[in-house]
Amino acid sequence: MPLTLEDIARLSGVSRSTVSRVINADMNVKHETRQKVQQVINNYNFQPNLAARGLVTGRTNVVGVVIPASVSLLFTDPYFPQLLQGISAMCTKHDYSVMLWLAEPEYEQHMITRILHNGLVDGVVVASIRMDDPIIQSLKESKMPFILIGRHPTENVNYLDVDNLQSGRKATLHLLRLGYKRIAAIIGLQNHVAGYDRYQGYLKALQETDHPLRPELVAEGDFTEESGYTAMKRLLKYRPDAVFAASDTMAYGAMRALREANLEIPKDVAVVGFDDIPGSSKTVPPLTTVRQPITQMGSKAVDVLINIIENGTKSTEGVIMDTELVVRESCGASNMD
Amino acid sequence: MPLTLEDIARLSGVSRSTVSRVINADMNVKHETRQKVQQVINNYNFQPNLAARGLVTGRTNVVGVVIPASVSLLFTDPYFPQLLQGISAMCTKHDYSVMLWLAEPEYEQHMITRILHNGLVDGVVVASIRMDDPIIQSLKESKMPFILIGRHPTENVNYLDVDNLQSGRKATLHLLRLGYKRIAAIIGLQNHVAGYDRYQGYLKALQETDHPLRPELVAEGDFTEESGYTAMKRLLKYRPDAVFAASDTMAYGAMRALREANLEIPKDVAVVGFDDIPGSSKTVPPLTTVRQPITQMGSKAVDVLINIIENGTKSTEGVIMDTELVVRESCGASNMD
DNA sequence: ATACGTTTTGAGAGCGCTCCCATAATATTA
DNA sequence: TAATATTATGGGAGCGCTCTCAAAACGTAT
Repeated sequence: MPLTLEDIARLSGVSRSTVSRVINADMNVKHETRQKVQQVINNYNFQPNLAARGLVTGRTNVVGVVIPASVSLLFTDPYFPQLLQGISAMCTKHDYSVMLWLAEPEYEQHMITRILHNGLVDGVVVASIRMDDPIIQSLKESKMPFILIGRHPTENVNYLDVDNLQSGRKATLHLLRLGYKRIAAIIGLQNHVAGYDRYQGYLKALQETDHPLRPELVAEGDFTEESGYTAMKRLLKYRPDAVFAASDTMAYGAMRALREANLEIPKDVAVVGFDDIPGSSKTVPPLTTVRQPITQMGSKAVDVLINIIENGTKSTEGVIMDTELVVRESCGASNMD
Repeated sequence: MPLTLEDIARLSGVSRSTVSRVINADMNVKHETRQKVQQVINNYNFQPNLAARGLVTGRTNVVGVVIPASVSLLFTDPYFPQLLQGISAMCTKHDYSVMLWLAEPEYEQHMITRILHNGLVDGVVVASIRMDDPIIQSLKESKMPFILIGRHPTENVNYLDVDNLQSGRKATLHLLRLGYKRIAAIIGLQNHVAGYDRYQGYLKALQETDHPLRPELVAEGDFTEESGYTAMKRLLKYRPDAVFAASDTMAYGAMRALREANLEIPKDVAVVGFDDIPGSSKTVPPLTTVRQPITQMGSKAVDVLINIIENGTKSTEGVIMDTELVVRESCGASNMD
């Protein structure tokens, strides 16, 4: 039903090859011919069949985005939508399309195999994986270009991340400088690099300032609001005067627990989060947090990936993006540098 | 680099055709032969090239998902991620992949043309569009199977929706029965069908119970938290004793405004929302709201779409899914039917 | 007018698969 | 055993495109 190159060729009185040249902006076409052909293409709203093109070029102009299922629970976290927005925008800009896979754990391996071998995508962006995720190995073994969002401890892997350790340290130091003494931490999953690194940053800050680590002031969550709430409840009996949460969503949960315990933020307990998702400027009180350039990370990842795909660029290895401590009211300091 | 049918054929001592039969589960293959071939396929992790297959079959096993840009601001609303999750799950189940387009307004028309003509997808799910969105027309003119999430006033369009009018009515009646007299409404964008219908439901409830419509108690938002906040501020001076918000996100904004005005929920002002997004059971107080089966809607939409694609099923027209009034504390009634 | 370079165009092959049809192998019946 | 029906397999064409290579058209200098 749809038109083919051959149809357009007939309609404009040239050969299939010439039409192909026009479509692919080949310069060896007489200006006049090009115009004539382009006219017909426009008239008929012609679009070349990408499957056919892909078959011969071996390229599809499609980027795969894999969000492992372990995380898709977290889909309630605005982090992923924002990331997706950045990814999508940059793809559109480069004339690529986005193929999305929310990998359910049971199907994950099977899905990966398919993605890698069925020629549907030119490259893959993998978001926020566990350290031990088998997908990395599969990806490395295949020749598929890929980039991870979130650093990975393996060698020879392209990734893009923020410096979670420094950022966690920065947030904790901020609380320390404000004079808080019993700073609790609601840490993220420790098999996630981000969760791990942020915790390390917390530890480093304590150590640098000669504060002892009090294990009872550390509770692990899984990045959900609920887990932040539960963690805070647990921490409460050890009377922290501040808490650093490894994600804004968990910070929200912590604030809820504090409110329920009739503790005032920041007077009784100060709170600092991580991410700066859209809601965080509107919590009561507004949340002090570490801002990650989430959307930009999505865009940048695609940028790097497409560069690898098109120019065969090797090992960008790690790209680290800057974070910023956004000081609002929940930490009890209306201004700091 | 990747293997082809021909390779597998050689490796297992049969012809290309037979391998194809094995892969496509054609029953005319001797059991023994099938096993032999399957073995080789498994060994080499072979996946047939989908572009090549698509070229000949005319089908890609890919479903497009279009989320118009006007809405992608709303991507901070968990509605879309949830929807996407439902869509993705059902696609995986049917062995389809998902191609995601977050349509930026400038590119929208251009993007649509491409989607429709370049043979990348077999069908399209369009989420939450404006009534006057030109995409509908383009879609109807093409032969591409598609389904809208959210009813559309046009004829001959497949869609899937909840009964927003009845649901809005139900929510408003609930407040009415609890004895509230000055029920305000924070309504959604009126060029969105959902926003429009929910408002009509509110109006109907008032009318049925012989309550006058007080125009000053109605304020329009755009489904964002911020707009709910602003709307509530505006409404406050007319002293409502309850408010029906056309989305939970706007209800959150309204609650924030109420809190700032030192009004107690539900004692001073009761609040009812719409959507029942994950956070709504954890607001303070927990939000009474109309639950939409968001994830299921995504799944169902894909189900219907694939049915159209594969069986050429005509006009399902509208599929309406049930909503449920979830009574929590923000309306001042801990129990109602 | 002839020869040469340069730009512009067309024809053919082939990407990896499915599908149709013909042939080969096997089973069934006379 | 021959004839027929049935099942299993192979070969060829072709999906719509790109890419290489050869031919045509044009320009310019001899």
